[in-house]
Amino acid sequence: MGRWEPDARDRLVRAALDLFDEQGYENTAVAQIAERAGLTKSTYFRHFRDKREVLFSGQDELLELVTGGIAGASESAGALGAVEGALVAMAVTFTQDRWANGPRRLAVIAANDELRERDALKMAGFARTMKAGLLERGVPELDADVASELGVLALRRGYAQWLEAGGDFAEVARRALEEVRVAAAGLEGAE
Amino acid sequence: MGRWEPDARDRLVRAALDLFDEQGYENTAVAQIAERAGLTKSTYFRHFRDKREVLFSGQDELLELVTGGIAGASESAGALGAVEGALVAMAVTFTQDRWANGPRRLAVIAANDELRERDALKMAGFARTMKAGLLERGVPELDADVASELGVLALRRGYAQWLEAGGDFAEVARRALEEVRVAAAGLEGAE
DNA sequence: TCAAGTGATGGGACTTGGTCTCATCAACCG
DNA sequence: CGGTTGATGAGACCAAGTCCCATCACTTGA
Repeated sequence: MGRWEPDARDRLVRAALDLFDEQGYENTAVAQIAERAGLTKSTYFRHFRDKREVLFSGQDELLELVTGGIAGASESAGALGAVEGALVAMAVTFTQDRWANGPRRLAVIAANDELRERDALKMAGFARTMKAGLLERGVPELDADVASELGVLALRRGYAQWLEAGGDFAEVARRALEEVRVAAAGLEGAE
Repeated sequence: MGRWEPDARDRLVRAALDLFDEQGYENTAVAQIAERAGLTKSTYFRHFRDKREVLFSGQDELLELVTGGIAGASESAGALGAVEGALVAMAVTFTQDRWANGPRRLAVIAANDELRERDALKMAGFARTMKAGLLERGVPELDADVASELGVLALRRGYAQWLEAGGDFAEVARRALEEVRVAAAGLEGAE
C-alpha cells in the first residue's frame, strides 16, 4: 500500500493541515505527517524542502504568473497598472475548490511564529518579483519599490477579502489595489 | 576561563558574525560560535533563541522606540507624520560605533535564505507595530496599513543609505520617507 | 569571616528537523 | 521476459534546539 498510490503530494498537504489544525504545528512531527499520508519521512522531504513548506507549495507557479502579468501589461500602463496586471494574472489559480482550505491554512499560519516567518518571506518574494518586473519595464527604482510594496499589500488585503466574501479574485484584487492607491495618494507629508 | 568574563552576549555576536563571514552561515555550527566566544552551546541558547537570532538582537528595543515614537508624535500629525516620529525615535540606537558591523551583517543576511527569512519577519514586525500604533491614534485601518508599509520601506531604504553614506540617521530616514511619500502620491491608477 | 543564597555557566542526555546513501519495487519498454 | 526508470522505504548520520542538574563566581547577612 502507499507505494504508487497517486497524489502523494496532495495527501501530504492534507495530512499536514489536518494535524497542524488538530494538535498544533509544534506538536506535530514530520514523520507523523508522512505516516498519516501513508508515506515515510524520506518521501516527505522529497516533496517539500522543510516542515514549513508543505503549507506554502504552489508559490513558484504564482511567481511566474506575477512575472508574466507584469510583462504582459499594456505598454501605456504605469507602474500600478502593471502591478494590477500581476494580480489579475494570479486569479487563474485562485479558484474556490483549490482554496477550500484557505481559511484553515491562514489560521494555522497565524498561530505559529515559524510559519509567519515563512509567510513573510513569501510576501517579500512577491515584492521582489514585482519590483524586478517593473524595473524590466523601465520603471524608476524608487517607483518600482513603492509600487511593488503597495501591490503586495493589495494582494494580502484582497486575498483576505476574497476568502471571506468569495467572488472573482481578479475583481476583488483590483478593488483592493485601487483602494490602496487612493489611500496612498491621500497621505499628507509631515510638515 | 570564559566563566564570568563580561559581555558574553557581545562576544557571541562578534564570534558569530566573524564565522558566518569567514565560512558561511550553513557551514557554521552553534557549538563553534560558542567555542570561539569561550562559551558553550547551552549558554548560547540562553542568550539567543535560535541560530539566526544572534544577527537580529536589539529588535525589541527598536520596537519599543517605534511604539513610543508614534504615540509621541504631535496630535496634529497625520499617519505619515506619526511614522516619521517612529523613524526619528529609532535614530538613538543607530550610532556609528554600534553599527560598525552593519554592512558585514547585511551581506551575511543577503547571502542566506534562512537569514533573509528572519529579516522579512523582523520587517513585518516593524510594520505590525507601526500599524498598531497608528490604529491607537485613531487612524483608519486602510490608512494605517498603507502608512506602515511605506514606513517600513522608508526604513529599509534609509538604513541602506545611512550605512553607505553615514550622517545623522534621523535626517536620512526623514528624507527617505519623504521620497517614498512623493513617489506614492505620484502613482497613477490603472484606467 | 564564613555559610547560605543567587545567577550565570558547563555538561550531557534526548528529540526532531534535515541530509545522504543504498536497497526495493512498480510500471514501462523493447 | 529482462533491463530501465522513477518513486519510495529504510536507516545511518549530523546539527538545531530542549531539558535537567551540577558547578562555580560573586554577593549578602550574621
